Amino acid sequence: MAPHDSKRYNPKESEPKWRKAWTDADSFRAVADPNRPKYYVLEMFPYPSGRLHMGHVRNYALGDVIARFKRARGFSVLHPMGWDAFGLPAENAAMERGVDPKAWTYDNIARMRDELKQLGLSIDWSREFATCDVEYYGKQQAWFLDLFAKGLVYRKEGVVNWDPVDQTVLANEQVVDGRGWRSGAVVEKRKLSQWFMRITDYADQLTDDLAALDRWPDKVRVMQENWIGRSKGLKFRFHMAGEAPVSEIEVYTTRPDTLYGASFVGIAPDHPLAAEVAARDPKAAAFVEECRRGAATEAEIETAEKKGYDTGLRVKHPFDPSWELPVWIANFILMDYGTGAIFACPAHDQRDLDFCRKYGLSVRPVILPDGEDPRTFAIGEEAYTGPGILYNSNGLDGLNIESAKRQVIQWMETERRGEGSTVFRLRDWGVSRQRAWGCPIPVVHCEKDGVVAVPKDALPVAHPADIDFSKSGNALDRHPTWKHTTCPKCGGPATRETDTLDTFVDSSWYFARFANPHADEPIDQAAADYWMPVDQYIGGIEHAVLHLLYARFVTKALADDGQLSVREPFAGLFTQGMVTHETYRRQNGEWLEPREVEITVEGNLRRAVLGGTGEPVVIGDSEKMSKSKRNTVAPEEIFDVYGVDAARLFVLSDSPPDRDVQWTSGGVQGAWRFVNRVWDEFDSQPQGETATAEPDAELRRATHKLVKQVTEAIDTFRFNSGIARLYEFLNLLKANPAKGGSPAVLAARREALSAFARLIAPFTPHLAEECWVRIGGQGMVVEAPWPTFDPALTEDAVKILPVQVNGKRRGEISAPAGAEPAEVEKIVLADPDITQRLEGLTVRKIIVVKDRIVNIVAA
RNA sequence: GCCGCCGUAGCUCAGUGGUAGAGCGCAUCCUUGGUAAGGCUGAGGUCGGCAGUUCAAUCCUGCCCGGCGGCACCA
Repeated sequence: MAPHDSKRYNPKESEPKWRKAWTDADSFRAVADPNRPKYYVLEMFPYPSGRLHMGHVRNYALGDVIARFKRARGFSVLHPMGWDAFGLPAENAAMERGVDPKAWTYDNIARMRDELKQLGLSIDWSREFATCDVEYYGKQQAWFLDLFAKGLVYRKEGVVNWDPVDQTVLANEQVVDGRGWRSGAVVEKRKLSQWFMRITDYADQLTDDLAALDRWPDKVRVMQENWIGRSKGLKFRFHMAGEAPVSEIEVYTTRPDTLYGASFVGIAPDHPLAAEVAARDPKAAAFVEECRRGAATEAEIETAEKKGYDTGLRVKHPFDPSWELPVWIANFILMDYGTGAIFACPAHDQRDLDFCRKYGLSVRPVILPDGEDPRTFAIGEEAYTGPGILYNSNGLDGLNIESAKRQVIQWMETERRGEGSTVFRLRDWGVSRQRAWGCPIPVVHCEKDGVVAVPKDALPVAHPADIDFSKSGNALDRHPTWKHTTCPKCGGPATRETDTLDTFVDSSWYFARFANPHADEPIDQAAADYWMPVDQYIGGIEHAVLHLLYARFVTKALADDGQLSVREPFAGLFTQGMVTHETYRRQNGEWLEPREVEITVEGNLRRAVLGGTGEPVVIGDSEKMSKSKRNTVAPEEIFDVYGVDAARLFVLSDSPPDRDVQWTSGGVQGAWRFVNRVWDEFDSQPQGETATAEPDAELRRATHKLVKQVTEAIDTFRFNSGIARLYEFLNLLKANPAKGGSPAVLAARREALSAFARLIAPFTPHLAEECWVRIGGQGMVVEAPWPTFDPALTEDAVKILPVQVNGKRRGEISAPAGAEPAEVEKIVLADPDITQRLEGLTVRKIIVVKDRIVNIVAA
């Protein structure tokens, strides 16, 4: 009998020891072995802020569970790590503290690498790179020039989103509710020359291919679909009636069926025709100017009241040249969607109706809802947008909406007045950033030759070493010598492009670079053919229409350029929830850190006071951990007290991975207690004995059931359920202790503990190794195969069947597994408890569901 | 307004057309040489509401209520 003479489990000793053992054994090196199935696990790589937070712990622990699990199941696993290292924080630090952004960034990387390594992740660190490595962004410049040569990259002057705080341009996706996604500043409109990537060329594919991404959350697919915003409709021309500066106006509509309900034609304030009208009509000019001023920001456009100006111009209705429609300039029409001009059908479009009611324009319904009388159906203040039958529409009368659409489009095409057309909400991706700490755009501007690509053999275009960050604005542009160069074409004087690339460009191909991070070409095709696509990608939902859309686009563009074989980068996507914590505020509203607060519990009531003073503290909702609300918990402090495994276990155990997890000190203590109880069970098992008895059948069955459940839970991303099963099983082990256990129990425990050590390895890898050694396992757990189960043993030999009388539970019986209904009926009717219940009743029917339940219908 | 997700013990969440579960918290007791610890036992649930399908609904269907998220003058 093992005396309780050993020490408690000591993570401080154990955890670093095993991390060193894994490193020494090079356990996590990814090897492209053609004889084994591959599995590529990737978490969205971090920005090197220099500090690990709980969100990182959860993100990387989730990926590590998958990586370790797949490795144990015989896959050749790639699980790399890198740094999304360009971006503004480094420049801001340079401006505020006079440090060099490069040095600042690499310092942060060094610090964060140490912290990440402490997590015990099964990462192949030999593939690590940072996007600010010249080696990486030089290759990015190479493929950028390839796309430039193919016309997928271009420069144009246009109205762009300007972030006044970050002093740079933002892409549409990076403007949220009219504010910059990083800075939160209200975005302004500016006219600038900018570099764009032609993502709209791929709008159809980006939409169509979503359907095949069946291991992506529906939510993300819906968000991308909405963002791309494909709509099918008709573009056609209205001919002008009478004197006009133009002969026709082209409009776009998704409702060609409602053409007989048209009230007016509307054009955007910045439509070329509006400018022509304004040139001769001072009132029109004033209106256009008012629209322009009023619409300085995205947020204002959305809330603005509908306003219009009647130009006095008239167009002919395409179906009836004698029917004239007025042409209005309207502030709610967007120049950069469709053709910047519409026809309005107020009866069946709410915006048009609001406008027509305001200006007293006619409203003529042309779609009759089912069951309505055409003589009495009328439009009030609400447009009718539902299904129905055409009326008031001459030759279209009686058709349904779809047939009417088809017929009108066909007529327009035959008459050469218009054509069926697909329009997207998606805009080309603006990639210019007026910042120095980013990937330089590898072109020069020559007075003679214009924009000229830097020759490939002159890449990389690297940053100068001495950038002056003491003033705001683009430090690269201000540098005294860097931008002055010669034209590669004519040899004359030229200046370098001083805009750099959006950091989302950096992150839109890094996953492919990991296949071989030191290849001469941007992407090593042979290596990428083996590893790509990423089988499981893990990250936050906040990138649903940013990073994830850009990465899909770049993958397709590089595939079309012959640099990649896959057309989708991420076969599986998982979006994990956030780590939240309760918030605490003093009476004066000041936020308090969790450690400053003392919580007392009386019954089910929790109270908080400020430590030391006893001042009452308001306990607020659990919210995402943030510096501003001071509700953060530092991972290293948790590691120090409870160990890494307990921290990993807690963030994995308390919620399904796609939901938020609420960090509590009680929760992490619970995880810590589990770690200790697990160790106790292993520690109490006698060492060095061989099994002398047939293993206890019940414990054996429970073990096999556990292996099945945990395996399935990991396969389906229900890690918390898997861990719940492990908790339950530990209770069962406690009920079958080694101390004083029969030879049968000891023998069954042997099998149970061997499986258990391997089952906990993805969650608490260090503890698993320690346990494995304790029971005399071969080598290390990281090298051990995943436990298997015998399906026959996952079922109980004797089933307890609940017995219902008229649907209510009245007792239970035991029956052999698989017992036939007739046999079960006999057992039921022989049971005194049941027969007593049935006294005075006539049994009408007995329903036996094999191995599950019996229901007696009686009256 | 449209689309989606969620609602199960005090809290955070599993779960299933057929016996309602885990962790934490709470209560009682034991241990006081694992001790800023360990253990035993227990209480606590109209499974958001109403209706329907069914022998049987927490689970399926419909409607409603509440919470969260995304989209939203996109013609």
